[in-house]
Amino acid sequence: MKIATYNVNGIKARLPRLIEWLTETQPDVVCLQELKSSDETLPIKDVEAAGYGGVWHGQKGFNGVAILARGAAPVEVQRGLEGDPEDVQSRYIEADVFGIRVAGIYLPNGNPQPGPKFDYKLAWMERLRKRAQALLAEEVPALIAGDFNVIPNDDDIYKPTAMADDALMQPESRAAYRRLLGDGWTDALRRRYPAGGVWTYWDYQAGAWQRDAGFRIDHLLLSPALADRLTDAGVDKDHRGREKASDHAATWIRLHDHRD
DNA sequence: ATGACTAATAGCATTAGA
Repeated sequence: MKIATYNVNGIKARLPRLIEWLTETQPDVVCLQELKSSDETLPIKDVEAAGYGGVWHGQKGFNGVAILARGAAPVEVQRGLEGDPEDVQSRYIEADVFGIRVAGIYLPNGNPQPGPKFDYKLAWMERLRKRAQALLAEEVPALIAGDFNVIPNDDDIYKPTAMADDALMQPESRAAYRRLLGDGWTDALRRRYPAGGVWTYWDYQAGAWQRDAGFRIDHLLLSPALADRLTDAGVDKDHRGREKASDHAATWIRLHDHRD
């Protein structure tokens, strides 16, 4: 079974590329981020026509997450994180599909830092950690996948000094990410490529793609039961180089499963 | 240095992204 996370940077602008990627790579489960579309204008029928059921949590203009499943309908468990009743941003959705609890996240960017956006990011990470701890306590096979907006280590970026002052690699952001892992989650790409050097994002600006000036911020975290089933992981770089691509590439894992 | 790119919204520029 193949499970992927893909920040599409606007699902309406990306629709041909998204359908193309779904058709070519046939992932079984997909977490999407940055839909940038209200629920009313989401192209759900186009995705269904490509063979995918889904649960959707849109928002006009910004944010927005979804979980898709090939030939199946994910069963929604929760949307949004507890801990801040004022928070209306569409950044979290959780569903059961193929016997796995899937949490799709779009973690706040947090720039500029310091400031209220960075405070929101760190608070959001603690809210996520509480939910993640509850998932582990349930002992269901679980996965948290999405755009974490955290560069975990210096070898997860082409040049650490380039982003030294950015919210994505502040010590507080990294510490919060490490606390998640410390609770018992496995960073699948890190396990597959322990030496780092794997990128999932390349800025549109300054020829970052052509220079391979990227970094890794899209992650799939596995509960212990799923970590035992991990057989491979990677990044669909090819699609990042195509016309009208997202600035992120889809990032995926394979799990040992009857769907293999 | 707050730019370079891109998407969305409501335009004839701004916000947000990372």
